[in-house]
Amino acid sequence: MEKIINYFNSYLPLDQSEIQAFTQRLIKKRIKRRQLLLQEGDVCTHFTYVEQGCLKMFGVDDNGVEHNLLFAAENDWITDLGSLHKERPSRLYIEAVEPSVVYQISKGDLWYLYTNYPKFDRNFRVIIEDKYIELQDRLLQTYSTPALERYNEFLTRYPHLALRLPNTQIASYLGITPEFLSRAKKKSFKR
Amino acid sequence: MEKIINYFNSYLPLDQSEIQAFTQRLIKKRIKRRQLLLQEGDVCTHFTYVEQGCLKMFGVDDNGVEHNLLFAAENDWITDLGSLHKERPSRLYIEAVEPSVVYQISKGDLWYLYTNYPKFDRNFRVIIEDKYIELQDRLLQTYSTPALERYNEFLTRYPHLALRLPNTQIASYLGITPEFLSRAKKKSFKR
DNA sequence: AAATACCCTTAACCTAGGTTAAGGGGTAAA
DNA sequence: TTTACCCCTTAACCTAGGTTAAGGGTATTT
Repeated sequence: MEKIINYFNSYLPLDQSEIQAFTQRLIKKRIKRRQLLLQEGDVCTHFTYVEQGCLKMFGVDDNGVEHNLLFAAENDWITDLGSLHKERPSRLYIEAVEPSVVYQISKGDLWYLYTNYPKFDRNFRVIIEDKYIELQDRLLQTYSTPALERYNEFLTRYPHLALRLPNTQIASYLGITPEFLSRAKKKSFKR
Repeated sequence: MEKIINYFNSYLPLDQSEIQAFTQRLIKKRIKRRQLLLQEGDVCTHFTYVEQGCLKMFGVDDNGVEHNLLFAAENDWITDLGSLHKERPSRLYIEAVEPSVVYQISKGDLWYLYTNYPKFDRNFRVIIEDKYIELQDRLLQTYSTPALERYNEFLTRYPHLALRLPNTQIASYLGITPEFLSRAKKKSFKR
């Protein structure tokens, strides 16, 4: 529980009453490997903070192929914002890649915090802005950079993820197949 | 000027003092077609609201090819958030696709509003969350849906843009070449 | 009213990355 | 301790989309 409070210290730190209001509303969950926190068709009702472990969010296309949208490891957030906001059935899955410990806050409780403690509006504005920047960068890379280069960038940018994720998961995140990744890596160090 | 105030009515509407503080800090600009508001190497210093017209933001890859990251028409915002936040030189361009009228607010002024009127934190949190949802959706589509289908989706999702943008701009936004778009469209209605 | 710059289309040829199939090694579950 | 499931790799073949080049039509500019 301390970890999540500490986490906010890199934004506007919470005071005693905010900590109180916040932690009161958190639900702790232990999740097994491969356990789902959200699946297609469900409405996403919670914001999830990862204290320990690693989760992924992905969509499945018409051919049944999974496309990883993001990973969340320690000190990161994961949720289907679209489904949460509009209270509509999600088209995404959230699944634990490793056994994990997470804290969840419900939409209602988060809304309560937003209206009663403006600091949460501020902190989550900044958090989401950073995520937006990251995502836009990734989109540009997808359009402008060949796959292997994107893979190498991933390794240097997310070393904590690169070490613990199988290549098949990273490939999906990059929008390529594991077979192609394998081939491209081989070709590259042959030169 | 009324338009931008009205715009906030779909979020938390501004009260008199907020309107006052806000409008005081806006700079109106008339922009010619093809005029640049930001170019690679510059630090992005302003948030830009489009009252009239249409702008685009794009990056240029190592081969000199442009990749459109987004369009902003009436009642929309455009800025390089990454450059604005970290005050680092941008790798992006913002250019008017049509003669436009915009209102700009500087980073400093916006920060002032954020700290003195929490409602701006709230409203911009919601605005950016919606943008994040949109962007994530687009990324998933890029990975999971063939080009022509993405094009058709674009037409139905952004009719106000589809009508005024040349296909070459839309193709760039979708991550394909105009030549391929042309070919794909022809093949589709041949069936 | 020219001149220029875009924009769209077609077509031939090319390549990054996908698909299918198979084998082998590692690791979690029974 | 098996069994089963991943995960990684290789290779042959395939396809969505890129590249280059060229022509004609429309807008802007001058």
